[in-house]
Amino acid sequence: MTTRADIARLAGVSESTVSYALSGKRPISDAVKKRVLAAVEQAGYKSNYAAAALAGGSPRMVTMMISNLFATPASRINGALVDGIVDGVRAAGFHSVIWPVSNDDESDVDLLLRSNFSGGVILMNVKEKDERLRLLNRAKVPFVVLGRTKVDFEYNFVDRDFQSVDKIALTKLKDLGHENIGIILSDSPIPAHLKRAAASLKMKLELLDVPNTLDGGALLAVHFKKSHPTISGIISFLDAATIGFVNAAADCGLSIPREVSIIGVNMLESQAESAHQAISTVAFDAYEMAKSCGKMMVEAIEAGKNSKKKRSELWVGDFVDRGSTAVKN
Amino acid sequence: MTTRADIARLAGVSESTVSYALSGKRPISDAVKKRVLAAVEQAGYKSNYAAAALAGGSPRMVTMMISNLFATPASRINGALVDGIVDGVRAAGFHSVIWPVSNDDESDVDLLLRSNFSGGVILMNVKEKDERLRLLNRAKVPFVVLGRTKVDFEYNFVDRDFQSVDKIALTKLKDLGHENIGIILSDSPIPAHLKRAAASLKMKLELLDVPNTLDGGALLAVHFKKSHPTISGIISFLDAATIGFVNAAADCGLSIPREVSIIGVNMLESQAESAHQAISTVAFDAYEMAKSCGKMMVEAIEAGKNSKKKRSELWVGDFVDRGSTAVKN
DNA sequence: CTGTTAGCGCTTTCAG
DNA sequence: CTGAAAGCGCTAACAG
Repeated sequence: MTTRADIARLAGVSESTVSYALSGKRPISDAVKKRVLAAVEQAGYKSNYAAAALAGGSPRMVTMMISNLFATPASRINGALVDGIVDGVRAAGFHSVIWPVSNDDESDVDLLLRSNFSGGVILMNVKEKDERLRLLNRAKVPFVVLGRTKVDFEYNFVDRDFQSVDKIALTKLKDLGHENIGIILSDSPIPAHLKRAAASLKMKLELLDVPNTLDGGALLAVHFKKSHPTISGIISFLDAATIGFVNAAADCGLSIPREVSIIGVNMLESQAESAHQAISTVAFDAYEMAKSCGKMMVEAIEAGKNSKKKRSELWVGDFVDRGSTAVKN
Repeated sequence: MTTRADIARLAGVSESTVSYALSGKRPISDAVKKRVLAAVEQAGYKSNYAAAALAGGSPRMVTMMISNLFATPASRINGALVDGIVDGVRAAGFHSVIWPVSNDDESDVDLLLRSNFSGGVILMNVKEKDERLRLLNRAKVPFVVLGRTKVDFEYNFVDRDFQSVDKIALTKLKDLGHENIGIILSDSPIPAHLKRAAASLKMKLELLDVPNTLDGGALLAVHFKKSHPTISGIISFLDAATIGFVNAAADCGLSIPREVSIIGVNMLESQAESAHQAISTVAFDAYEMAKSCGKMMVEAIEAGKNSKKKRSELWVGDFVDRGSTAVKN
């Protein structure tokens, strides 16, 4: 095991100079720095993470907790999100790992907190009611949620601004002349803010409640023209169902987008793109959002106990037309 | 931050006693242990991972590197494997995390090694030619591969014993009276060891080369009776294609398993089970295998530089008949 | 710009 | 069975 003492000897400088040459936390002459780096290279020196963490106060490491990491074949973890976090966090000289959670019961969080090797945790895919938030908060570990959920205290988060996104979609359809809009959703009512927006735009919304599966969407397509003759625009919150709908449409004598224009508001850009050219989206850059989340995490760690103030960040997307929204005349 | 010094004071014992009471590495009277644990509870004490790692030699932590972690929608990471490793490693008092790798280029490994916060690494989903192995080996970080690949040095690994598995399947079919066997594979020839086994059992093998998709399998079913009239047993190395085949069989006037018995050798038990009752398997317990891999990892870390001897472990499965292999008469 | 030094919190001898 | 004390390798004052 080579330590920074060995490097110091090799380079003929003091130990702290080695540290500073490596961290850049104080000015070092180029000559010395070069000698140090050469010595590091020659000795194959690797910094000891544990020692740095111990001396430095808090470990320079963030942990991602992704719920349902391995649930069912196509787990919904998104590579872009993880990549973004990794990069955002790395930019600050931190590392990031994924904490493997099978069942997201409390013992997983508990173990993480008890082990205490992580400077902060990023919670992803939070559910409506997520006990982990409460635990994290009580343990006073810095944490950021990528997404949001309902709890009775303030916390750091980064999330899409769904309300604005929805409104953009609605407004776009209005501009194109559509007034009767179908809302593809699964097992839930039309969001209040959408209703409000529709009212003020004098548009009519109709709930299209289908299971979020290819078949669910396909089934909707079959009877669509008969059961919803007036609908000419659709805002969809579902990915699979929408793709199923679009795929089946032609066979059902339904022309997209000539007869119906669809805007997806809850799918990733890449998903819509690869899935079907007929789905426009209010796109946003998941990678960039996650990266910003990583940065926020590091800030929260470095702020430490000093500032208690919580931060939050909302991301709005831009409308992306793939030539698949038709004017209603 | 409460430290073990606080606990010592609270419990009225020395610092080392607290450590030993917690680790159990030396006998402590019940009375003292109780006092210590009570103090820990009361103060909400959490051990400092970094300090423990620093003082204890190597960090009690293993890192999983899963290549293609986020490749394409249905990433092939298997929950059972990760769960098994986590549990196997945890049993030894170690923790485990997943190192997020997007593109498995060298920089990912390099970063991991340079950061040096992990006592050992488990490589999963290794590819035919995997540079990471070489890097790990050169860096002298203890590592275990879950799977195998080709390199010019010895290393620790845990893997299925495919040859034995294949032979079990073949022998089973022989016992049932089948002599003409189809081998479902994608884009590759029949393995040599299978050919040899078949020869010694006086069985005939025929390659059924199809893409590993539901459609691929279905297509095979369509012409099956005409193009392969003599085949009465099948050994399949593919999952999706086999399921497609079985699903389509009835419609094609092919009765499974009355006319053809199928044994899957490359699918997880759960997969075959949920997919179709008509597929028998040579089953193996992925979870247990991975757990054993986790244990091996910890052993390797603890062995440290002492013993250089490599270990390896091969797992064989058992034949599982779901009442779906028919005797050929 | 560079060197000295006091810890960070824990594990582990070495002494009872 | 329990205590005292010496580090693990690094960071961050404090002193030039």
